[in-house]
Amino acid sequence: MGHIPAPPTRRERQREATYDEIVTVSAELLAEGADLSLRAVAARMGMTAPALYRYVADYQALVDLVAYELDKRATAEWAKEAERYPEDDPMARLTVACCAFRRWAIANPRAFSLVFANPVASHVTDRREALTVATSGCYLTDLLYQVWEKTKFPFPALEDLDPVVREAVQDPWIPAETSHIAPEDRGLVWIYIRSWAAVYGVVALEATMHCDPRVIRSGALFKATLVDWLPPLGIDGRQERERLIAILDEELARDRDAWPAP
Amino acid sequence: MGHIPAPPTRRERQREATYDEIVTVSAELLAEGADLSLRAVAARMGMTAPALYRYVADYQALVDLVAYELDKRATAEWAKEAERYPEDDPMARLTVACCAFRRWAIANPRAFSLVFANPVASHVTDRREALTVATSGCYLTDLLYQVWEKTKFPFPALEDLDPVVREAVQDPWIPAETSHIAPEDRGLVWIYIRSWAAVYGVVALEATMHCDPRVIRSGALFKATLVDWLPPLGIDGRQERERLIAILDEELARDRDAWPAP
DNA sequence: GTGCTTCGTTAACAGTGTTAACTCGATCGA
DNA sequence: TCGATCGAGTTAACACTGTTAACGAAGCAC
Repeated sequence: MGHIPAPPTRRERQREATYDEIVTVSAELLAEGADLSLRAVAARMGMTAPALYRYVADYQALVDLVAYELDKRATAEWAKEAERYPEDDPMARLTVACCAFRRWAIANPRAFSLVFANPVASHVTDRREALTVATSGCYLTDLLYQVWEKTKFPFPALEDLDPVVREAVQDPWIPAETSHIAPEDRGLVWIYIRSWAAVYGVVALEATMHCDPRVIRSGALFKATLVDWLPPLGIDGRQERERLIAILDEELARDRDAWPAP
Repeated sequence: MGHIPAPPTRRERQREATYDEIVTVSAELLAEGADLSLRAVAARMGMTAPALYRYVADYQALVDLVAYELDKRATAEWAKEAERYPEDDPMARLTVACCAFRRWAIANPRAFSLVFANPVASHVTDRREALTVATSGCYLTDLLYQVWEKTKFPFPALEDLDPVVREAVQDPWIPAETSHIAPEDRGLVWIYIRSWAAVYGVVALEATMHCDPRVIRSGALFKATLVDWLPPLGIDGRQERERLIAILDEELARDRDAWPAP
C-alpha cells in the first residue's frame, strides 16, 4: 500500500525510448510510401532485424503497436485542432475533429489503412481488445456525449432496439467510454455506432481513393454526410446550423490549400 | 468489312482458360485465408512462378486482374439472387443485391479488401480506369436508375451542386453507365455517389470487423443504413416501405442461418 | 521441314519474416 | 567489489516472397 509507482530505472527509460523510436520510424516509412517491414525499421534505427524481436513478438505485433500509437498521435493532433473552439462548444469541436480526421486520413492513406482498414482476423482476442481502447474512438464518442449533454438529442429507447443490439449497447465492445452513461441512456451508444459508421464510410472511401478525385478535393461528399447528421444531433435552429456549416467549410478550404494540385 | 470476329485459335482458347484458372485459384487461396502470392498461385496450377509472367506484367497486375474478375463474378452472384424478384420491381432487386453484396463481403473479407479497399496509388491511370468499369458499380447504379425511372425520386439540380461536383457528375469517373442519363438529369449521379458511399461504409466496417461482432451478426447497422435510404429513393408509402423491410429482414435472416455461430 | 513465336523451365538475386546460437555490457545480490 | 544474471544486440541460416535472365521444348505459319 502507498506504493510509490516504481521510479523508472535507466533501462526501462531506454526501452521506452526505443519503443517510441520504433513507431516514429515506422510512421516515417509509411509517410514515404514505403511499406512497413521489420528490416526497414531496424535498418533505419541502426539495428539489425532480429533485434526488434526484443520489442515485438512478431510482425503482426509490430503492426498492432504502430497502429495503436499512430491512432493515439493522430488523435492528439485532432484534439489540438479542436481546441481552437471553447470547451463548452462541443459541436464545433466535433466538427473540427471530424475534418481533422479526414485530413489526416487523406494525407496518410497508408497509416489510415493500417489503423482503420487493417482486417481483424476472426477471433484473435488481443486485437479485438486493442480496438476497444482505440484512442480516436474514445475521443470522438466523448465529444459526441458532450454534444448530447447540451442538446439532449433523441436516441432510441432500449426496448425499441434489436435484442442483440440492446445487449451490445449495454456491454459495448467498441472504443468508447460508456461507464458514465446511465443504463437507461444506453441507446445513446447506438448513435455512437451509427454516426461513426457514417463518417468512417466516407473517409475510407476517400482515403483509399475509391472515389472520383475531384469529389475528394471538393470535400462535398464528406460535407454532405456531416450535414445530414446535424438534425439527428439536435442541431435544429437555422442559425446554429449555418454556424457549423461555416466552420465545416472553413476547415475544408484549409484542406484544398494544403493539398497539392492534381 | 464483314469480318468474321476471328475464330479463337487453339492457343488463344488455351490462354483464356489459363487466365480463368489463375483467378479461380487465386480466389481459392483468398478463401482459405492464405494471401495472394505469385508462387502460391503458380504452384497450385502445377507451374513455377516465373511462368506467370507470361500472363501478368508483375504482382500488382495479378492483383488487379484478380480484383476485376472477382468483382465480376461476385456481381453475377448478386444479380442472380436479385432475379428472384421480377424485372419491374427494381427496388426489391436493389435491396436483395445490396444484401448479397454484404453477404459476399463478410464471407470473403480478403476478397472484399482486394476489390474495394485496395488503395489505388496516386495517379496510376490504368487502375483508375479499371475502377471506372467495375462491374459491381455499374450493376448497382443501373438498378438505382431503374428505381428512379419508377419513383422519379428527387435529386439536386445541377446549379445547386458544388461546381466541382457538377463537373464530376457531367463527366463521371465512376463505375456507372451514365450515357443514357439526360444532361439535365445528371444530378442523379450525385445520388449514385452518396448512396454508394453509405452502403460501402457499413459493409467496409463490417467486412474488416472494425465493429462489434454481435452488431454484425444482427445486421441491424446495415438494415438501419438501408432503411434510411428508402425515403430519398421515393419509397414514401407505408405499405411499400414495409414490403421492402420484410424483404430486407428475410435476406438478413438467411445470413444468420448461413454463418457459423461465434 | 524450316523458322518463329509462345509457354514453360531452371538458376539466381534481392528482399521479406523468423529462429538459434552467441557476444557484450549493464544491473543486481552477496 | 566480485561474480552471476539478465538483457540488448549481433551473425548465420532457413523458408519464404517478387523478379530477371538464359535456356528448352513445344505449337504454328510458310
